[in-house]
Amino acid sequence: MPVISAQKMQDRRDSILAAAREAFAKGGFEGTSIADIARAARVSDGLVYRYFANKRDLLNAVLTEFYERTMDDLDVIAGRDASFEQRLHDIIHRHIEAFVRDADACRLFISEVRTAADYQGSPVQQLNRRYTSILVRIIESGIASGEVRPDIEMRLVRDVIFGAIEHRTWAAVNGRPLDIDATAKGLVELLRYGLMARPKRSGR
Amino acid sequence: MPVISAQKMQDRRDSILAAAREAFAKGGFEGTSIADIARAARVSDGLVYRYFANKRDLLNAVLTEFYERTMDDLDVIAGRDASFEQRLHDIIHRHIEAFVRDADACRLFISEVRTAADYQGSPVQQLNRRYTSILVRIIESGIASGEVRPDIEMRLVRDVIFGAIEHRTWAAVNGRPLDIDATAKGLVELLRYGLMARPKRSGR
Amino acid sequence: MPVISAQKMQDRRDSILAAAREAFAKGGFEGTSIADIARAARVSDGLVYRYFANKRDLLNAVLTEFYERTMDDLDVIAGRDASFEQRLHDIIHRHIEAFVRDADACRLFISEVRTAADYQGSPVQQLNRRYTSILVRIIESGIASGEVRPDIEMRLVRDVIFGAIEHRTWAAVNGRPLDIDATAKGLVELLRYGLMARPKRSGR
Amino acid sequence: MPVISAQKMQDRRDSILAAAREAFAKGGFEGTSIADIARAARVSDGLVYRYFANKRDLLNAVLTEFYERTMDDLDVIAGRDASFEQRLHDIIHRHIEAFVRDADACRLFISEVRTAADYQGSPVQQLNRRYTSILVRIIESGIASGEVRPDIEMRLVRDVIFGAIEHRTWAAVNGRPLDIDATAKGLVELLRYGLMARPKRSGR
DNA sequence: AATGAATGAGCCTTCATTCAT
DNA sequence: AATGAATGAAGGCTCATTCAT
Repeated sequence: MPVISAQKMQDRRDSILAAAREAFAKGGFEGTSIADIARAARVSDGLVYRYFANKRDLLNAVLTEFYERTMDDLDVIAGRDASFEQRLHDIIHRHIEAFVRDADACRLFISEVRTAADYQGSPVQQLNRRYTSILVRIIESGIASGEVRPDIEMRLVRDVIFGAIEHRTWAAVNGRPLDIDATAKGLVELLRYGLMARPKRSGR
Repeated sequence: MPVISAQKMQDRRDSILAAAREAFAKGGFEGTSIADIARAARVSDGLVYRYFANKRDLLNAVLTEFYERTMDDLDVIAGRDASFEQRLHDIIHRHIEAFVRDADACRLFISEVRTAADYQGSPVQQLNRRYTSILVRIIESGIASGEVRPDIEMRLVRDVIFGAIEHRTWAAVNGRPLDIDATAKGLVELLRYGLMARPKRSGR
Repeated sequence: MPVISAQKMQDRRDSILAAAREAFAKGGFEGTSIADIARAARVSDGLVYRYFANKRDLLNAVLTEFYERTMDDLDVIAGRDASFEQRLHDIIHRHIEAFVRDADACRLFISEVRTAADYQGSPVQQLNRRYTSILVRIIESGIASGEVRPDIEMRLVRDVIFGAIEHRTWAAVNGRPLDIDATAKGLVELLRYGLMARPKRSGR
Repeated sequence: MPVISAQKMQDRRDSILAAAREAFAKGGFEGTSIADIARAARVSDGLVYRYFANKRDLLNAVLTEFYERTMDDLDVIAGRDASFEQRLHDIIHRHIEAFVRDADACRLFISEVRTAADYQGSPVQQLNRRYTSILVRIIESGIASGEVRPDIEMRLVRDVIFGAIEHRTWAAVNGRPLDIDATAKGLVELLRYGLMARPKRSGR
């Protein structure tokens, strides 16, 4: 005989999580107090600790939720039966969308988590790795199908794409909106030649 | 009537700045106390406030110093009389070098400043803009010389390059060292075709 | 209309009391939370407050229960038809036993209650007084029978005996076990001459 | 060039220490907040931490100061050239005095420290051991001079004396004053026969 | 009757900043 | 000019107690 319904508990948790996401995004991890979050969630300070072990745990929950929410779509795209270039475009498009939609969580991840001393080997890094590995999978299948140069350096490509999107979106976050379609296309356009398999190359 | 010489004052300032750079880099902005910095600089807490208005100002000074130190070389490179591709390579190479050498300051910038609510329009953003504009200048001259597609989207290229380097270097910071030469070459290789001016393009 | 039987209520109360005794003994009063006790008693936090007014009240109940449990035996001993020395020995022996058996409650009493600002005049003090008065009664009967000096200072004797046992047992609590028989005998041996009625005393 | 004189710093430290002693004695360790102490010492909360590492450290300082203040006299007494009984009386007398004078510290020691889980092996226990060892030394010299039974159990005697004094004084703390002279004499009187070396003993 | 979610006061501790020395 | 003692405002977190369910 639970005192409140499971639904209500979930709602509470969600509202705290949402408040935390926004507050963290606005003020950073250190710059946000539990009191801030509690106030935004219209909840007492103490209650936050009934749902999350501590402030750090709350941050991790925010990021985990973000990754899980985003990852499903990406898996679908990667598995589609389409040309390499098409899938590359789609995944970039989807990734930008995610960044734009969840600009808060992205900013949070970039500024607070990846920086943390204990990021290496953390569960959040696992999620990030799984996230980026989807792109790697697409490139690998492009190599297999002969569409992509086999000597391409995978990690460089990964960093180019994610780094570019991060920078792009970042600027957009603080100002005029980003044209997702144009950006996705432009990025593919910029990279396709460099990725393409080609007969020979006259050294530079 | 300065009781200590201007030189001595400058030295004081420098040693505080250096201590701050290292301390911030190691512990982040919030994780570093003025007392930490003062101790490292072998100076009293109070004296820090004679040279810097407050903690935030000290952080800005650290980053300004970093930018200024790095910028000079870049200007030289951009002004060189060499092919577009050569200069693109050189500037990327130089930028990676800066990131690797001053990984601390870079990390600081990424995690603490760009995030700040007041980053937009801040002097630090001015510096960052000036920094990236050097790359833009090179591309523009490439367009002028016919080496680069005139319809290239400048900001996208900028974000691709800086974003990629940031990601690349970041990973390197926490692990195995980065091969600067290989990374610079790989990046140029990946982008050159996308940048190159070419007669026509068969739509995708 | 009691929805649960009186027996069941008593059981509930007892299990909470037992859980409290153990928890308090292990962690002290301040170091133990109601939640700890409730968990150990397999009961909800709120229910504790149906049986005890508050945390302090629960502590008092723990100590009251301890005193009542121990006191009966002592009354029996004090009433026995035996020599003064025999009864003195027996009551000391029994007291040490109680301390050893209920080391937890003793420690609790010593460290948490006697200290309390409101100890003077509290019900717990009444119990303690009744407890020690049993010893006083034995000594008085010793005086009456001529076995004990009539000018003995009662309270001093009381404090010597209880203080000694407390110290002895305390050390034993944190280390090697206490030899109850030897300690009881040793204590009687040490005190009997001082207590004994004797013809005269050559001033010191 | 210290900002304030060493004397003034010492005074500050002393006033915080004194405030802590009183506050702890009145309310116990857990029952006293740093804010309470700071207020009593007419000092800011933060300053307490400039003089003491943390709350526990402050408690230890209170007790250490008490022991050191008391110990010197005892050493002198133990070393005097007097009869065993005289020295026993003197040390008991002195010990009671200390308890009466520093009732606060004593109560504190009894209720908060000896109880602590980490008491065994702590510096405070060392002090306590040194304290009680003075009595042991006196007894040993009594044995050596033939004044005390050689088969006496040292630790029992120690616990009898200290336990008795503790109990005695405790009662006095919360009520009518204690007659130190009478108590010391009474205690010696009570124990002297049990301690005395004697030719033979008619078994009980 | 029983639960445990919710509250909110309170605690220890840190630290940017000020200012008497 | 330089020091570092002093301040006091937070902040993360715990927990006794209440009360809707």
